[in-house]
Amino acid sequence: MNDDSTNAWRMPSAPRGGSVRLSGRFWPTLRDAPADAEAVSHKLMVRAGLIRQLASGLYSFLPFGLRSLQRVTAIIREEMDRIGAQELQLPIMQPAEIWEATGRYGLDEQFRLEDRGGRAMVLGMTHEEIITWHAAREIRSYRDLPQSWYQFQTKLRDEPRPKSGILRVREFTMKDSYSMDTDEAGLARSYDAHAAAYARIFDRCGIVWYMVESDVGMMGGMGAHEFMAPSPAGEDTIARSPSGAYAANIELATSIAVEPEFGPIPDTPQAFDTPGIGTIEQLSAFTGLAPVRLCKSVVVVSDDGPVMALIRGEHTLHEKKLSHVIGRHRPAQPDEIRGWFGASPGSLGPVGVEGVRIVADTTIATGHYVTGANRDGEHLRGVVLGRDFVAEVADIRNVLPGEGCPVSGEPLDLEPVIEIGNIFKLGTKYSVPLGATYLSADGHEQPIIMGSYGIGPARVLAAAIEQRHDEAGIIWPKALAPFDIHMVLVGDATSPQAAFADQLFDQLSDAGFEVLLDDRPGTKPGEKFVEAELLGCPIRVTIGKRTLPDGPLEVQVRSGRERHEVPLEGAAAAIVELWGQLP
RNA sequence: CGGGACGUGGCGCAGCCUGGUAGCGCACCGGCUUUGGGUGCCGGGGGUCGCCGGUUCGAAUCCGGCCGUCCCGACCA
Repeated sequence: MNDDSTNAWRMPSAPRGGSVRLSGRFWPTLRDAPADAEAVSHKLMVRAGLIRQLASGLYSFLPFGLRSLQRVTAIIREEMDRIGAQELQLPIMQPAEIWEATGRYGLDEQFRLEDRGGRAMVLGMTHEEIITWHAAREIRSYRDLPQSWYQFQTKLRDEPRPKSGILRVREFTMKDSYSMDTDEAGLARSYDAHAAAYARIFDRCGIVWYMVESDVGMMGGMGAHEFMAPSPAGEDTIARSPSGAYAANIELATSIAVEPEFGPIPDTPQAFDTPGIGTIEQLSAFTGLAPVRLCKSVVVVSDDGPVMALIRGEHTLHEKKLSHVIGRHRPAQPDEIRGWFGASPGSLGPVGVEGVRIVADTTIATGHYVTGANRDGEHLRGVVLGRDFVAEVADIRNVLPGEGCPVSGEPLDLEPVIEIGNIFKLGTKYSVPLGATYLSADGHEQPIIMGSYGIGPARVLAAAIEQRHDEAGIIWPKALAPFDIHMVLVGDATSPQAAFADQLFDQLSDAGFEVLLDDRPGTKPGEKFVEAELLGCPIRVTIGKRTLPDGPLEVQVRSGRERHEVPLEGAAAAIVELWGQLP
């Protein structure tokens, strides 16, 4: 991104918290992280006095943490406004009947309650229903479109398992926006505008991110992308080619799998004894064939009965991909399997199976494989799809690292990531059931074509910390730090250096910086330094007895902890310049 | 929902196995000391040992139930 707001420092247009003298302020830091904190961002945010936990998945933002959160939201707001979206605010508590209209009432994650009159209410986990309800009442004509509306609002989700501090919580603020267009071309424009805004937002936040293809689920297949920040703490995985030609959530990633040397195809499957062989590893060792030459038969139970899924030996079954083919399903129990196939799970195969749906991975469609014979201790070699059995063919395998990129052929990398944003082409999923229609130019009533777009500001902070920290603490990107400059005063309030620090504090503040001046009396210098590094503001300035009367002034850049010495004369200007040079 | 672990002062932990009336470090308060990398010394305050019940003369400790929190997996519009 060449946006000058990324690198050059300038007075932000959004209001910010201003400079602060630390003495008397509320900033509780911790020497040790709580024992139940696991993720780096969780530990550091608690230790650095940014957040505190109230209960599982419920966190309070403390003053300094709130400052960073407000910096993220200010950036998001600027970029949403820039693409012409309008901010509004929708209720958190909502009548259940609106959710009944879209079939989303009663989801496991939904918090439900009743008002005193016994009316069923929900706490909003997202706001598609509500925005569409309003659109249905206010949008009448194609002349009213397109629209993009957004808000920052609390979402409540009864997560089965909150975790990793602020990364997976039950209550959080989301920036959610919704686009309304007359047709798919308009949706594509709104979608692209959001994608571009998101790129600017995450660039300005100074984090590493990818835009990846994501699963549309049952949304109608109109397209969706996720914005992912690479981090070991991430809960999602993406497959990505090194050049960036292709990037997709593992849930829908495809690959060019290895093509093995099959050798001559036998005329007919040949049975052979495999006593005690029940796993791919054992079968590979026993036959001397690599796992790519073997076929795994995995049995699941769908709503319509048992299904046999076939994948190659080196792969694992991707249950989400399979569910796109057969719908909801669960793993079969061993005794169920013996009842249907007459053999144990380790000896199953597709040949001779009748009355059971068979889904084969695309890799199985070529070549011939070793499969189970549906008799314990016996396998078949030379099994060919189409000749020896019939099956539906679909991509149902997990992508493996190193497999070919479907676009460029490069070896794919698999990377854990934190989802920080997503964009969805909803189409008419909500506008039809809620009756959100407009009258077209030729007088026909048409459903509004919608998109929805989310960002989790707190996740952006956590991702930044996951990506940028060292053993001493956080290394904030310039745009997200609670303060730009952290001044450490060594000396008491009556010392000459205190007077000098006051003067510099005012100069830097007047120059547009947000400055934290650590003027706490009776706090040891070492403690101030340690806490400054824990908090991680981009620049630290130390004023002590060494500073006066002739300088130099010590300025430390948090990233890399390199020290600069600047003359007292024109110190503020020198710091402004140093700031401009920081990435 | 399945598996695992933990719950003792604000934070980190010991004590539990082998029951006898609670301890350490940090933090906090007072004093002296120190003043450029969590200073040193002295003296203090603070804990129904998650909750309920049981066993026992006596329970932080043993037994049962419940609650809470974290981790792995499942789930995730």
